[in-house]
Amino acid sequence: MARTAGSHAETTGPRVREAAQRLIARHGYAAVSMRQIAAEVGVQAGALYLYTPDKQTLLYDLMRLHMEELLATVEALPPLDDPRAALDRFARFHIGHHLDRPEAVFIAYMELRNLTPENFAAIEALRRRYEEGLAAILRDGVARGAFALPDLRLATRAIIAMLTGVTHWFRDMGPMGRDEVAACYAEMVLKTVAAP
Amino acid sequence: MARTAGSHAETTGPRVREAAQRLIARHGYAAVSMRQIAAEVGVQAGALYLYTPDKQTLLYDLMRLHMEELLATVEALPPLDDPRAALDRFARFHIGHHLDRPEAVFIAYMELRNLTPENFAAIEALRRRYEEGLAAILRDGVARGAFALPDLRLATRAIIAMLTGVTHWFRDMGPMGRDEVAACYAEMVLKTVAAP
DNA sequence: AAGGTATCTGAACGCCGGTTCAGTTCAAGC
DNA sequence: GCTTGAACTGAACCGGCGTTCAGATACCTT
Repeated sequence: MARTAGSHAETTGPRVREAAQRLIARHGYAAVSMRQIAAEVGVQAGALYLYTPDKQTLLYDLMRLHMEELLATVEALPPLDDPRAALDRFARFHIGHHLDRPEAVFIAYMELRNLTPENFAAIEALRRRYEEGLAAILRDGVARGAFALPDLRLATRAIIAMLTGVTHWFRDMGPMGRDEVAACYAEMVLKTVAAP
Repeated sequence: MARTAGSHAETTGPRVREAAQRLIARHGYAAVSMRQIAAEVGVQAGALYLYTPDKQTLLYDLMRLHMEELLATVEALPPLDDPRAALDRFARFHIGHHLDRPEAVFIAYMELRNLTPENFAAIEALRRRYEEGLAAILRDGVARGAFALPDLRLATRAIIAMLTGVTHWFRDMGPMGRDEVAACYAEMVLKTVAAP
């Protein structure tokens, strides 16, 4: 056998990435084989190499696309003058965006160590750029007296860790809805950095 | 060749666990082979099976021992009446304890999905018991008017996520010392749940 | 000194890993 | 309808995987 009926690169390519994302999020990069990904797509393992040069690049592309989408979305938001409003929106955006993409988020936070040093550096740079967006909000808030915090860098990381933590336990069908959860987190974040 | 000079179960056993902890923390459970662990100990792969029935149990034991030590330590702390003092101490304890054991902490948070369902349930139960310790502090603080928070369970998880996040970036030799970092976090945590 | 046991080696087992490639089939353009 | 190239198969390559076990050696007891 060879080429199968109804096969197209435009559909198979994305399906490879989707299958890889689903499997890697569930079992981890090292525990997932190219043959498993291929089986999920309904294809032999060799065919995957029409869509990725190797397994490592497949992982890297998943993480890069996720980070690029995250940055593009957050940087497209219209600026807000009030620091409190900006922080509130950031918290709600972060939670909403992450809850919409649990698999990509999981991979982005768990598979960093499986990247080659060069790929790691590239992802890390994107991550820092996102972090800097929050840091700018906090810095502005401190300068204008709305916020008070012991250390800017530390507060930035603490808030992101707190917000991202929601993806570890949130499940639809739970007692709280997404917006309700986001509102609670936004309230706590604002208190965390509020000026006395 | 066979038994090597100076070999003792009391020294090799712990060395196996230490090597496994170091390697798994660095590369991940699925990416580390029994032969790599054996090489780190200075032994052939077969010898590991004198100290663990299989690779899965080796991982499980690492996580169980870590959680048991964490629980034993936190539950041995003398009670504090003031909710604010209790929360402050919890935050500092959590950060200090976790910064002392970066490898065990990393494994405990990253390798949950590589546990068998039974082992996962056991670890999850220990984790919930730890979480409940913090929840009790918050609940008491709310009842006595010291704290105000939108949702107890959510606040508990948010605080633990925030505090544990420190292990992802903290490095000795950085600009801040451990106690300084712990103090900053404690201050932020207290503000997060403070009554208005 | 001798015997017994604890400790480890080294080789083997069967299986699965990522990756390559010659060959086969489908689909689209002329 | 024919040709051409894109899409895929199936088998192979070489290496590593977790695990087992018979045999060899070191240590401890007496």
